[in-house]
Amino acid sequence: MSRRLTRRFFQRPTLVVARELLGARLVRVERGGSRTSGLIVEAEAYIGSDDLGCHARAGRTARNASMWGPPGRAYVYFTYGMHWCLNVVTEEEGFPAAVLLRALLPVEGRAAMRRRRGPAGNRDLTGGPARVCQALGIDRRFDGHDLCSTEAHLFLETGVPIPELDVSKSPRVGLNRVPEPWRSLPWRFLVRPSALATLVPA
DNA sequence: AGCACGATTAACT
DNA sequence: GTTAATCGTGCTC
Repeated sequence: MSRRLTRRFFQRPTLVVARELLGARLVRVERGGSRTSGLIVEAEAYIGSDDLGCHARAGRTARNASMWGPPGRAYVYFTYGMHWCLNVVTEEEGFPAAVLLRALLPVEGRAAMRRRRGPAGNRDLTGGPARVCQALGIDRRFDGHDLCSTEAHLFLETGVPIPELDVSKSPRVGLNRVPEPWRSLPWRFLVRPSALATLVPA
């Protein structure tokens, strides 16, 4: 059976959390109880004010305040004038760090995902951080949401363990104007495409 | 008050 | 491969 991921899970080094989130299940529960969920297959680490790729680089602001909060909460930000992206806050409270959830393998609620995704729903349901948020209906209301609360409507569960052989690492996406070494650090974690087929649920 | 830009996506050549 | 969409945010004046 699947278990909820606890605050202790997130209160660890961000690179460890990002790696171990691969294969975990992100769940959105609607009023009425219907579930939308998927297995995490891509995630990126953003670590501290010294990381020039991290939103925390310019210090604490209204927008990024959630990253300084307790681990296990959501940091949801708005970008490009139209997209929301979901992070899970990591490490100790007071240290700004988080894991960006970049892609899921849909498990429950595919119809609801397609509905929320609209006309483009048939193309790529949950590949990309903004698509993940659109498919699960995540927006600003979830910024600061405690993902570890028993009453949470958005949370994480154990899913399928991903062996090290099936994990690939690469530089983070979209940091085009970020200086080295930050731009090239291998802080993006992916489940290899060859392993995705074995994760497909019934 | 004004402005340049972004942890992206979809549509197009 | 290129580019428009679209606006909150943080910085400069």
